[in-house]
Amino acid sequence: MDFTIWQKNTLKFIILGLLKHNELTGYDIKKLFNCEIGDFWQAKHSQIYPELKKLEEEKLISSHIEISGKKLEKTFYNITATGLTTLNNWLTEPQDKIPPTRDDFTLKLYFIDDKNNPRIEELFAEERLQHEEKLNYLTTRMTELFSSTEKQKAHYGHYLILKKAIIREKAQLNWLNDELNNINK
Amino acid sequence: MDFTIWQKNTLKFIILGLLKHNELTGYDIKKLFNCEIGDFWQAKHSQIYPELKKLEEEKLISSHIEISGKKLEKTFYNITATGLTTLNNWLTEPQDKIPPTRDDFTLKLYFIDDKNNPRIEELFAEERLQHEEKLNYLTTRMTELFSSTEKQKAHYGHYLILKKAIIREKAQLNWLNDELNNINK
DNA sequence: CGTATCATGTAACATGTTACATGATTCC
DNA sequence: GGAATCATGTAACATGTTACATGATACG
Repeated sequence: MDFTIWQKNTLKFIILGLLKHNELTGYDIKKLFNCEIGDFWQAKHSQIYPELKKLEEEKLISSHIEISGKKLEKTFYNITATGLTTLNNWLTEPQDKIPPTRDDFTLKLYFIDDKNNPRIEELFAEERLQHEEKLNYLTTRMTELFSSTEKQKAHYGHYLILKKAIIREKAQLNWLNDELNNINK
Repeated sequence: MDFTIWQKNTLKFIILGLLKHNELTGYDIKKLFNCEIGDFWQAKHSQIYPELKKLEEEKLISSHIEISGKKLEKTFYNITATGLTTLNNWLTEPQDKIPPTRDDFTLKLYFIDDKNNPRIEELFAEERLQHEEKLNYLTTRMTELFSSTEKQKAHYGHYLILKKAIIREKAQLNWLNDELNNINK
């Protein structure tokens, strides 16, 4: 069964999507990957800045410079009409296949294989800690951003993906706890 | 909050892990990515064959050729003692951070954002179909491979990761169905 | 005999990470 | 004045994909 996928310059569409409502600097975009958007994609500044230049060459975004303080130049980017069309086309394209999870934990579990190897319990404990931290972060963000139904409606997609991530983390934690109990029996 | 991860030549350890119990050809390894191992990692043959050569140079694996039929040469690879040590060291290393999901669906949802955009319902329907297919495949594999508790114990890691994937797919499907109901209200 | 699959490889390209670089601003 | 963070960039490298290539074998 073939679950192969592939991403063709996804970063491009993420940038366009982020610029849909606000003008942003490269640094702003970089920082957004540290928030809950980092749950589904990540990129370093060394990839973002060149991509912004490329998008500007392609006329999908435009830029202007503002001076902050005495001489610090910030480059703000805006989406163009062409950029908006490109973004909307991508949004209506059929989806890619489900990508592989690429997580270390599953991989190691698969290769340890021996039920009595004490490393299994360690792995579970480490994994639980990480998911607890993440769930914690996600629920905090949820409270911060979407305390009212009005706020939920105003950024419905954002609300949905946060909710999705929270449900995923909870299911994951339940499973981890169940298996930890099984191991100790 | 920083959830940054990174994989340093994970394919290397996957190959070592797969060779732990059986000798395999590059083609065998390629095919394994089409099974449930493809749930957590994927690689094309164009990446596998060069990696095998590299691992042999590093003396982590060894190879011998067998003739199949009249002249088809198959190269079988075995893990060496050094390879086994390398694999075991990796298994006891602390885990990487949780990687981003990198799925198209979440990304598009985030950028559509408008609750009334009919594309949201389409996206959910497409996504549901994909997860149904995947769950179907995973449960079939589970029945094929782990019908008895003896079989579960014999390949406990494999059993665990299949179970994990099934639980994940079920949770995901529940959420998708719930949200589809919300949309239709 | 034709088609699917087995089996292996390389080259060009795209994507993503690490490290190297530099300088400004804010806040204590 | 020192540290953290703001702000932007490039170069070298690692990883992963697509396309190009070739030939054998199994099965109908």
